[in-house]
Amino acid sequence: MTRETLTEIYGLLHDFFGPQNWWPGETRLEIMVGAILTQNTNWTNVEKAIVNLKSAACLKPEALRRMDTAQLAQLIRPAGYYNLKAKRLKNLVDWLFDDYGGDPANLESVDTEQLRVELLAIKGVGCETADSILLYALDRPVFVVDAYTARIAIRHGLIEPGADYEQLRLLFESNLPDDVRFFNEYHALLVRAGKEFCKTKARCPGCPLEELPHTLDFEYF
DNA sequence: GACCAGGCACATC
DNA sequence: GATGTGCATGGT
Repeated sequence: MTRETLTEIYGLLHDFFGPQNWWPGETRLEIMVGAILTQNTNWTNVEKAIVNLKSAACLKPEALRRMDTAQLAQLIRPAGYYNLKAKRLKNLVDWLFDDYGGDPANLESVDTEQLRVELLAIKGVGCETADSILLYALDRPVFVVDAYTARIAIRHGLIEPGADYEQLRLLFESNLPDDVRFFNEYHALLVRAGKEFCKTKARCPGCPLEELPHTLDFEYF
């Protein structure tokens, strides 16, 4: 049942919204940087910060490595939490240089589980950021869970309220084909649907998922 | 002017 | 282990 419902949800969202073409970003590094910058922040603000980094020719490992944290913070200011995120970006870049010669290409040969452990050990990289990097920057078949994913899975009876990150990730990974392109599109569609429809209201009129069986009709978050 | 956005670490109980 | 709080800009 779960498997069928997950597949049905994908179909409904894909028919309604069309392909989302995530993740915007020209290089692996840009996607990794974006994953940090978008923490609890609207993507339009992240784009401004990325434009600033590119304009300053600073969206490169060596440049990020050299730059001092205060200077980096000013460039990423539009993304919010800029002092915090500047440190987090430095932590990420330090790891890249300390363990992989500063070249994201060197991550390609590393086992996915090992990479996940290493990413999570970086201060400022939590589950969602680590998995976003694995899926979108490094093409690993990892399902990214975010606040919308949780809301939608709970609202449609796929998991109990209070489920943690790992439970949600396994819900999707164990019931869907192990496919990078599919995971990429599915997560993007969940975020799109969440933004437009999945508010903390009893019903979400217009949402393509509204008429699914098991849809909760009370406020629970 | 309130509220939200593609989280995370840390303090406190 | 659960819950609360700081971090901050820009759009609605």
